[in-house]
Amino acid sequence: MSNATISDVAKKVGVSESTISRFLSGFKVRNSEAIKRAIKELNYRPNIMARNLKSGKTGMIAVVVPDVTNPFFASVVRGAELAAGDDYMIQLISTSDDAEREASAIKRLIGRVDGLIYVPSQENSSALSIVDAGSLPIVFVDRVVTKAKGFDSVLADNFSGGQLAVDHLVSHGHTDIAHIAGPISSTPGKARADGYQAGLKQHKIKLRSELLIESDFTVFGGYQAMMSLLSMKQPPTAVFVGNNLMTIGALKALQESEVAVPDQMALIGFDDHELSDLVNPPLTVISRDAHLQGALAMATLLERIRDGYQFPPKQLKVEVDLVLRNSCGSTCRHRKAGTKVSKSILGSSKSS
Amino acid sequence: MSNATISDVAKKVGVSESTISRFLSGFKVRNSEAIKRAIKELNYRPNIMARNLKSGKTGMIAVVVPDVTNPFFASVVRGAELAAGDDYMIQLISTSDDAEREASAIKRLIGRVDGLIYVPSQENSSALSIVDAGSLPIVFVDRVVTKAKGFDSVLADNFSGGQLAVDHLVSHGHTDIAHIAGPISSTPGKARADGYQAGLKQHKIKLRSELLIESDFTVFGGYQAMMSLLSMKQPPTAVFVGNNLMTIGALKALQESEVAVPDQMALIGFDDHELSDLVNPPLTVISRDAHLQGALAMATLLERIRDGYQFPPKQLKVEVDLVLRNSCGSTCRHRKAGTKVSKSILGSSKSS
DNA sequence: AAGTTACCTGCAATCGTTTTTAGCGATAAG
DNA sequence: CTTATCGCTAAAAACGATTGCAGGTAACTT
Repeated sequence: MSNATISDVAKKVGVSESTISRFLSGFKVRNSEAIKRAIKELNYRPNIMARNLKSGKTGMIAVVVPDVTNPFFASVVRGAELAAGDDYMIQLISTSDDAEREASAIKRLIGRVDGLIYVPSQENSSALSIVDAGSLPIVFVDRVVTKAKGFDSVLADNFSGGQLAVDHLVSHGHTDIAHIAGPISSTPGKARADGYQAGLKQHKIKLRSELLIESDFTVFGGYQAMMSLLSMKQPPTAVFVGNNLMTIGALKALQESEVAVPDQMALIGFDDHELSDLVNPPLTVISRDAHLQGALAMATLLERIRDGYQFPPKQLKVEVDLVLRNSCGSTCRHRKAGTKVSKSILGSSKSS
Repeated sequence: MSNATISDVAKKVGVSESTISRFLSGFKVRNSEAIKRAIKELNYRPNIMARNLKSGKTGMIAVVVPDVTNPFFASVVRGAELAAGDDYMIQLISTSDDAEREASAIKRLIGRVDGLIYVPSQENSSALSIVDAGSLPIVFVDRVVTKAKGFDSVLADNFSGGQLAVDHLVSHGHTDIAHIAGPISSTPGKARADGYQAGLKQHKIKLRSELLIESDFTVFGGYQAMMSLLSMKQPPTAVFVGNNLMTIGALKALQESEVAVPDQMALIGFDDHELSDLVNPPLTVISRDAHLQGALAMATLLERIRDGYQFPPKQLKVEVDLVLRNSCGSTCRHRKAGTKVSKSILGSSKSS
């Protein structure tokens, strides 16, 4: 049996459809008891699609990430979901870093969602031109499409992260410090590399350009980069790796080459993980609150949906932490950096 | 400016709306060139909500998991997404293991999606009664709601997993083997514990009941359980831990207590992870293909949506692997177990 | 009792499509 | 010359809700 409609309910009670509709929207009506009963008996549920058509809203927010399997992105999604509360539901898209797939996905999203939280896989994504018309409120997370001015974004303080990493390594006496960077064309890849260079300069260490390797944010990329560092005539004594996946790759390379960490090579990664203090050796990393980034993105998106573009675009940055463990040698001081942002938006988020 | 409608296009070309509609659905039409032009000029996009209302379909599949932040669930989601292809988009819900939240979420899903892939947080979930009416095709993954007969499900061969784990530990000479289990009320919790007991029996080892600890699939639960094992008068020499999160907790407990793995305590976990061979020591685990589970779920769901319930419910099981590393001592033989299932459903899934 | 107010109701239009029906002109067949 | 067929088209009826408008009833006011 197909579902009951509002008209069935109306007929059963003996009133007009509009009365039922008003009852449902909380207005006061005369036969509310009878209506309640009829609704229950017929197991009536308002047809959401009809409602959406009439209202022009979908109650959906799309979250587009390269890969939900990457713990960082998973946390962003989770944070966004929590911040959405009961007002919006999440439509998830993993683009697999495939630009074409990404563009077509975004195209299909228009009209299907009320807003978009977007971690573009490439900063020169053509996907955006489709949406550029302004039909869809968008908040960028972690990376921004360079062409796209006038959108909100929530980034991490990647620059400070890079500085902090170098700073920490220097404090352990290192001067030959390498950086396995993400694509310099990407927002975080560039910012972290810039921070790295600024950190070196701050300590009056001259950059050996062969120690700044541009990689691709993947496990294999990190592996390759570390391998090439190890094969140098004058290899570095410390490495700052630009994201979580490349750090895994780098560690695999080190392990395979039987290079002891931190004794023969100090290592500092980017982005923390529940397992980071269980790996061998426990990993010192620059970390940031991914949940928070997701939640902030959702919050500004909802604001944007509510108020439109009467306010200028926001550029939020979340702070970055140095979490000390053993992959750089014995521990020393603890520092924070970056703009402070309230975390009150998140509910309790049983991480597990 | 609001969006152009089909009627605007019709007016511009000088034909009726139905002609445009037919053109869009691929029928042969006289002025197709003019229509194409008009569509482009007006930047017309069919209104999806209107289409959905008319067709009674949404093009959405909901995937409900306890927490997308858990790598296993993230992979399930990813697998499902890949298997959906371009036909359906994914609506994601993380329930935070909160039964109430879960019930209300599922309620809100009805009418919003064409089908549901469901990893219930509790097997006695009341959420299901809402949907039991049969309004929504559902495929269970990893866990099944006990009351719910007649639904499709995709599980792992957890029983064999438990057996395999014990088998492996025994082959290393262990006889005092503990199991940190998930909730026995849960499908995988029970099946793995059963497999564990069967494994013991098979090797004629009598079960010391205090070595079978029921925990809750969380990091902290695993931590507590391991702590209590360590504090026994006659502690086990080996432990089989029932899921990924509890394994992390158990490892933390061992590390904190300075118990050497595998020398003082052998350990085997459930579910693999990219970092598993980088932790100290590299972790021997029972693993399964989470992507595959998700993909199979999506495939059977789509089938169900297409063909209805004319075919009896499927109960799929994916095989389980023993992946050998060092947390049980030096390596030995490698075995597989479980029903073989084709993996061809998945596209290439650049795991990263 | 008449006028005012307040409150609730039904009617009908609307949201933007798809789909059914009937029709139209041209060609082919009888 | 009539009729059937073909290929397309316009008009209108859905799909299931929301909402502006006008009207009707009851309750107050004076």
